[in-house]
Amino acid sequence: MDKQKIKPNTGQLILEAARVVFIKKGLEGARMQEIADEAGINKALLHYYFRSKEKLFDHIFENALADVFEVINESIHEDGDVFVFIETFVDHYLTILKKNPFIPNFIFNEITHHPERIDLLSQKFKLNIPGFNRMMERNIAQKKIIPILPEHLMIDLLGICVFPYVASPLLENVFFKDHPAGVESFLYERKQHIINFFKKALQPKYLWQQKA
Amino acid sequence: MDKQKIKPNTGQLILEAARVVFIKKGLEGARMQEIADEAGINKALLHYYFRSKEKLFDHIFENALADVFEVINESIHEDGDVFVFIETFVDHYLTILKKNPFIPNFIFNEITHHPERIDLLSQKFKLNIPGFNRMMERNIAQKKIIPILPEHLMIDLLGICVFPYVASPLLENVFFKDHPAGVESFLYERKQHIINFFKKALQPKYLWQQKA
DNA sequence: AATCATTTAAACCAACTGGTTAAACTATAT
DNA sequence: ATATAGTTTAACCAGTTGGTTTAAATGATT
Repeated sequence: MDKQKIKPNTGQLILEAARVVFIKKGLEGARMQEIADEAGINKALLHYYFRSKEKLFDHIFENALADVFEVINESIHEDGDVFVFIETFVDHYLTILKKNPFIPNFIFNEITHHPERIDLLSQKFKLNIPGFNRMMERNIAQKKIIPILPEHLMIDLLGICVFPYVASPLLENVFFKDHPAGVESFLYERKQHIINFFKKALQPKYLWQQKA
Repeated sequence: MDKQKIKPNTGQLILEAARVVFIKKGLEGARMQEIADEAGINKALLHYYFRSKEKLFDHIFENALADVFEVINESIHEDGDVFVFIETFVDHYLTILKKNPFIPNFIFNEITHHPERIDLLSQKFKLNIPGFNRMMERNIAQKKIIPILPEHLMIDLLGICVFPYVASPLLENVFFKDHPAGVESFLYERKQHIINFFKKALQPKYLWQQKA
């Protein structure tokens, strides 16, 4: 029943603590003692569960990357509609970002600091780029959207969704210094803004040529 | 004449070396010995010029932030046209990003790792947000573009320009793994894509209602 | 020649870090 | 009851790091 509350899985407890600390401070900035404190245990037990800092870090990092990749892949349907893709992508991606605002920064940072990992990781986790490309080709051929390189659209989407979170400490101070409450409503509105923005930018010309 | 080549300004030499190392490894990851090596001097001399790692880091970081802010502010003209703003902003910003691809990641990372600095920094460096807002209001009132929150546009622009560089190690492996040359042509095309993309997204409706 | 700032070399230091060890305690299950 | 896995405490270790020190060399200035 409530055994989990009385005696929580220590391994899981450590992973969650490590997640918090690694994401806040990065690999070099994090301290094993701090992770132990965050987990409410001591250093010896920490090493009893995870032999080294690197092993622990790998767990956290790979999980973080897998989560992001999963959300992206889930919204790709080879035979689907572009606008449906955009809506589900933005919806799901902003949802996971709201829950884990610092994950992208964490990933980008560790990957630029330790690019050696990339090759190994890109074997383990794969984005369904071929499927995405085929969806784009078909939708463009069907004149549902104007011609555009699939890479551009994907990167536009990622950039526009992710940026407010990657730069959030700066944004809050630069844009919403005088009205700190504004940042919440801003992020709330943002989903609809992004969807509208992309719809209008991708809208084929014949649509409004026909209408008039 | 050529005294500078024979005896370069050591302080400047150190700052450039520190820039390289700090941007590559971050504050915690960088080693004073590595900076000394990069500058071709020894550690004692390094501390002779800059008393501590923190002082040295502050120099680098504040300069990096100032450069970015300067580019943004230069493209803001309170009484200018939105589309001119977009074009000059994208042009200038992509140019400085091409020269210093890792600066944004560096800034975002250090600011999330050490948020205490922000207050001090935001006093020193200010974006001309009021001017930008007024430009937006006027252009919207003149129906040059559809209504849009200025914050959204600014963040859209920043995100779309910056993302390919912040995520570059990942992008190269995910999108351009099979054709590594593609990343260059992609970044080359990208400027025009971004400008077209924003023009179309912001285009007021009456423009194409009139045309037909 | 003599003063002064710059630069090197090498040893040194205190603090911190990841990681280990050993002894003892606790709870649970057999 | 006894074995077992989980957990604590606290001391310990070796390596690294930022930073200092001292003495000697190298210039440039005057």
